[in-house]
Amino acid sequence: MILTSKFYQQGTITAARNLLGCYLVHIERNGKTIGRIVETEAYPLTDPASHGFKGETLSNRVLFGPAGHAYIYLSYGTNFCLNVVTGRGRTRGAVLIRALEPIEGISVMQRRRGSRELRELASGPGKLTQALAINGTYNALPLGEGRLQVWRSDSFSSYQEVKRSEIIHTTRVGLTKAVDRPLRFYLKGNRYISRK
DNA sequence: GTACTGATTTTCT
DNA sequence: GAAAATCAGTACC
Repeated sequence: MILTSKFYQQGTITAARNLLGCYLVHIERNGKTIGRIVETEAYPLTDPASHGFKGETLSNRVLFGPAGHAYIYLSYGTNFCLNVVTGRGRTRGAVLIRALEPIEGISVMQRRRGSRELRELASGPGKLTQALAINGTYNALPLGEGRLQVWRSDSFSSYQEVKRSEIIHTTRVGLTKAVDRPLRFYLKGNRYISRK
């Protein structure tokens, strides 16, 4: 089943955990590219590292809109990063999708990434947007029945329920603020995470 | 295999 | 003018 706004309205940190094992699907002209989410990070609005921490501006306004929409920003002038707006009230924030295990459309991803190595296709927030061809024009797009979807489903042969004991939580990657908060989540032992 | 560095551009000060 | 939720390339072990 496709995740709906009900799912995204749960607290940001819980949503970051529960997105692990779900499938990110990009519907494209000639098919689909699909990856299984294996790494996420939570950015509650109340966190100094959140882009919305200092309040609403033109560039971050999606973070203050409905849960379940995509928030996309350009990192270091070179890489698009995909977030999902989550939570409500005091739990509002966004979840950064940091890494995918390639599932479908692998040859397309290989061409876009200029690599045949499966581990090089989507093992990082900038890599996965390149592999799935997601860019700034997707900012504010509602996830759901449209071009971008997230599934939690046994219709995928690789699907398995993620147990709490199989999730590692650590500090987030690459930050200069709030570096000590353990808000990064990834699947234990997975080959496709961005780093150990 | 790990460690370090430059690229690149948007955003806010 | 500086900072930034990254990546690819290079150097070295």
